Amino acid sequence: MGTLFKRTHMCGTLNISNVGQDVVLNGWVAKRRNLGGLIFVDLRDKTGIVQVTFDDKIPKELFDKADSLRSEYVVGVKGKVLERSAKNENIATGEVEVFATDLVIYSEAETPPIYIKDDDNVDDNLRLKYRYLDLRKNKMQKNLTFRHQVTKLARDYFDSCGFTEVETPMLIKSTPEGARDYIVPSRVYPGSFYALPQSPQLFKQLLMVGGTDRYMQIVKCFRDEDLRADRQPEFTQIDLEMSFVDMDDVIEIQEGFLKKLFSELMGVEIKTPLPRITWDEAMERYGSDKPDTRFGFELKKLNDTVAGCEFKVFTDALAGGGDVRGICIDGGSEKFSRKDIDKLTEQSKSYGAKGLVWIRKTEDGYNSSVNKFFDQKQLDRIASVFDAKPGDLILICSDKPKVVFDTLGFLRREIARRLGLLDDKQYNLLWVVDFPMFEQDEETGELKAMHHPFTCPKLDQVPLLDTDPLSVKADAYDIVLNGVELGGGSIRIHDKELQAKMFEVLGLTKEECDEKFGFLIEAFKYGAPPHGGLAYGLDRLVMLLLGEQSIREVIAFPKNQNAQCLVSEAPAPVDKAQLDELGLEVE
RNA sequence: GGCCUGGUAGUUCAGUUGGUUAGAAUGCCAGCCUGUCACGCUGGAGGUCGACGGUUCGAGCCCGUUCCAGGUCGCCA
Repeated sequence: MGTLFKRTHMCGTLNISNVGQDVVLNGWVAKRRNLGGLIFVDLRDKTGIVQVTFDDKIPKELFDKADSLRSEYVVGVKGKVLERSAKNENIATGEVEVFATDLVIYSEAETPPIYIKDDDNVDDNLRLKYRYLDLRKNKMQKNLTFRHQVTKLARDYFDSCGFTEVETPMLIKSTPEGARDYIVPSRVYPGSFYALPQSPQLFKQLLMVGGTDRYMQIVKCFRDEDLRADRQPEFTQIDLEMSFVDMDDVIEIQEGFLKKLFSELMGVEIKTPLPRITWDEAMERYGSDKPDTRFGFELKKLNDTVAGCEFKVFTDALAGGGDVRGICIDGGSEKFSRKDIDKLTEQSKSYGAKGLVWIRKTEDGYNSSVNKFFDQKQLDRIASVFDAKPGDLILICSDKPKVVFDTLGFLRREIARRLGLLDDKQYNLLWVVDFPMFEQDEETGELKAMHHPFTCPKLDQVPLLDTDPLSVKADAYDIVLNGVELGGGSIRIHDKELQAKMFEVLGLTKEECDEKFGFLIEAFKYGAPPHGGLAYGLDRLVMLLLGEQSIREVIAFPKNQNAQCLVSEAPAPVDKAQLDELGLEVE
């Protein structure tokens, strides 16, 4: 006890050039292979694994100690690097081994409940409960290191562009628009609460009013909503805001960042300027505001083509203000059986679709689910919209526009996935611009801001705020990578009159505005620069670049699907005394 | 809250039409083994089949309820 072998090298870095050197290593026992008079120990640290060898020429006491080693013991080893007689091409250090001359056991370890292997397939809950073991995996350490490289590059790049990293508060006022807040009780003001920020939005705008000019922050944000593979209740943004800029300025700076990021960390040269597509076009062509452009199957509108047809499902949809749209899968007839289509139809129902119409173009005509309602000529017209060839499969959905877009947007992606068209080595970045300012709440019919209420509408469309607000587009933009929203932002309103107008259109009373955002409106009275910005979802960005399927793979201590931290067992009850002090009670 | 998938050894899984003592691999323990690297060989320990209830002579398997997990829709300005 108490002995510490001062480390000279990291395990994974040893190679043929170290041969002959005396080295000292510290790490975990990844594997022990005892051949009787010869013991091999794979020693692991964050850099990788190296083989340590003990033979019976060393003192018996030392050999016995080596024999007592078990998985995950923490040890120090002194020894000499030798070239191996039998090399292992599968590991980076496979040309060498360390012939041990001394060994210290820092910690023994119980048999771990999960394997420390990159390709294990263990239950997520176990991984999260024993996250400190999970993190020992080479892959997890690589992921954390890569994430560090991304944040370092971001800080360096934005620093070089004149940005200042500023910390904004974590205990702020609750503004329950949008996502649900995590709230924190105040001891000093019993019955009052802080909220944890969903984003530093208002504070970064205040920084612009405060003359910071260019702000960035790598910052935790909190949203008390249900989780997904790419959604955690606490997540990290690369948050940015700039003064005296328009949309092109913001985009240019970001493209510089993305170019550098892909070049230096992925070895991929991306062409800038990146493609831009309007929100309207994205919906029309891809049925999504975050289109994956790695494959085709673009949507086509069939409203005119099928107008006046005898198929009631279509005519009812059109009469109700809905759309009829479809996609065409090249050679899809062969690849998708009737059963496959039924399955796709079933999956489509969760997007609100009541059904799908399918049409197979054959050499001599059509085979379809609507043969009764359409004659050859009508089917020809539909097929010609898609330039369909024999062997192609057309899928059509009719409903409210949102349902049609959601369904077909899902189908394109799902079909591409099944056909293996999602090339994870291809990085299709694009900007989606000109988002609608508002959307209508399905249930209440009320307007709500699609982005947030500080987003600047297209200035030439401001008069429409009174007459046709749903048609108003905003100076808002998202950066999309392979069908995933990496980040989004907007030019903000800096004019207090326009901001007041925006709140009015959203149906907020003056009192509500003052209550919720009074400090921002107040600030705008004292000279606000034109400003705008953007925020990236860091977790998603890192996940995509690493090719991971879940952001949990790039977060050291993520929550499970029920928002629990399985390591610390949060959330948990607190003492009555703590509650009393806060003036709170729990039944 | 809805839908889908799953829950059997420490771990990953198999388990036929409901039928004797629930299996495999791996891990673990012991012994043997000097060039292994998924070391090998021999032996051994290890199970509330998520829980509760029901049907049955008999339930891992069928039925009901429920809990848990993952995915997804809603939700996420």
